[in-house]
Amino acid sequence: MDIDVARWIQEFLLQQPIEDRTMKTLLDILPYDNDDYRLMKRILLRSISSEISKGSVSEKTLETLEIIEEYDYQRGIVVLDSMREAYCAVAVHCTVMCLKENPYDFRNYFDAVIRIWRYRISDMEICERVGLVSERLKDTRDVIEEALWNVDVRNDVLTRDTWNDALISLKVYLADATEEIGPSFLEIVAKTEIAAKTMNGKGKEVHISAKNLQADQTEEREAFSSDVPRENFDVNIGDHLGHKGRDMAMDSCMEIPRATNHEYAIIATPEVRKVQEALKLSTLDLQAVVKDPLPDALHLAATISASMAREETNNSVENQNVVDKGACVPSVDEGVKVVDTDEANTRNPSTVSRPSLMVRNCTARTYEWDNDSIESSYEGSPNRPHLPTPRKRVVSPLSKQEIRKNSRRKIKKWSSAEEQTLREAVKECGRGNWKLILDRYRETFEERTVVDLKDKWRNMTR
DNA sequence: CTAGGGTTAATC
DNA sequence: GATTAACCCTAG
Repeated sequence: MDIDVARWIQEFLLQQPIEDRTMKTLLDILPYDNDDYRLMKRILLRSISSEISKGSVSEKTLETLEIIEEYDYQRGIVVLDSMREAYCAVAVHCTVMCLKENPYDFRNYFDAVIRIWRYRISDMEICERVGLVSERLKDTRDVIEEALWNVDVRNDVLTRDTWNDALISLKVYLADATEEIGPSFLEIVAKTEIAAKTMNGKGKEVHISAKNLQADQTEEREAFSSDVPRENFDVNIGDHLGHKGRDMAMDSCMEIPRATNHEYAIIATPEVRKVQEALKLSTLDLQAVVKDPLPDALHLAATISASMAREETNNSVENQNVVDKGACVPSVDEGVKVVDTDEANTRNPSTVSRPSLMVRNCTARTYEWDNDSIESSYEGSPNRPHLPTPRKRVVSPLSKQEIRKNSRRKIKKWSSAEEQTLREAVKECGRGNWKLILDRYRETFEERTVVDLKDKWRNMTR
């Protein structure tokens, strides 16, 4: 399949409310451009989104933000204020969490201060990677460190709802970042089609202004042809995508916010016609080789969504049971009182519209993402991204498999708090229910896997 | 997802 | 080098 067509599909999928494992499968079957920073950023943003939908704010989130900042730096994108705020809030939470877990034993807190504020953040300053280092972050560092020896400051820190602060900041950043990165190529195509149908009645050739694409979709345009003059860019996009691609983009467009005011125009050039042909062929190749999984995935999502809406309307009390069974994890959005609506729960299932691309689907079983990240999930196949290391701090470009071949996770000793929690958890949940234990005590077993829990128990009972 | 064997790295 | 804890791999 043509790498650009694959990328369009991947970008589109990343904005769909698709269950994470399904998402991984869908993305895995598509080829990948190793140098596609925009797509990588979309994956990382989705990773954060998935994390916060599970209520998880960890040092992994911190690292993801750093990676995004690296890529933004590479692309000359200025760090957003909301990103600095989010980074600061997450750093605070990751540190204070250790204090809250054990307010009378500062060892974990001290370790976290050293690890996060001395090594991670101070190292960024030393390396002159100051994109995320704000004055507020420096001031906060003083407070966090003062809490080590000043009881009043410590008590003040302990009263803060750092988890909620971090979640809200992350949500604000995600909204900003999503706006910055702009809609996917297929969304633009779909909007164009709709605009054309609205204006001309029958969807004749659409005129797209290169100005708009220059602003938001530079890389998409480059995908067509780097030889094409940027101001003379003419594509009959509908033809390139074929009916399936066009319909797909059309569907996605239904729920896309109409906020953007793009102007479109099309001008024909021989180069573009050549590319048109190439795209047609690659689309036909795709259709011949694989059954498009998207319609099924979307249909399934809609079915589950309708089913959930029915259930919740009929019996709101049962909702919690459903959550426990993992059929639908409640959105953290509600927990942090950020804009959300239960409209979907009350509407008639027969008229359920497709969920917004930007709103997390309650049917997405995000809790199943092991190792807590879409990022890690997406790394599993050999054709996953191999992005170059941008600056001093290494952002591993290797897939998980490759990482395992070459290295191991850094050994992290089990803290006494972790051991104690594990003992109590085994008493409570029973030996062998490692997944349940991990889910229940995710805060304590921050960077542990179910296998780690199992191995630790084995060691403790030897 | 879990269990169990294997490997690696830290410590003595 | 032996021991051990932490981590990895894989069959079922």
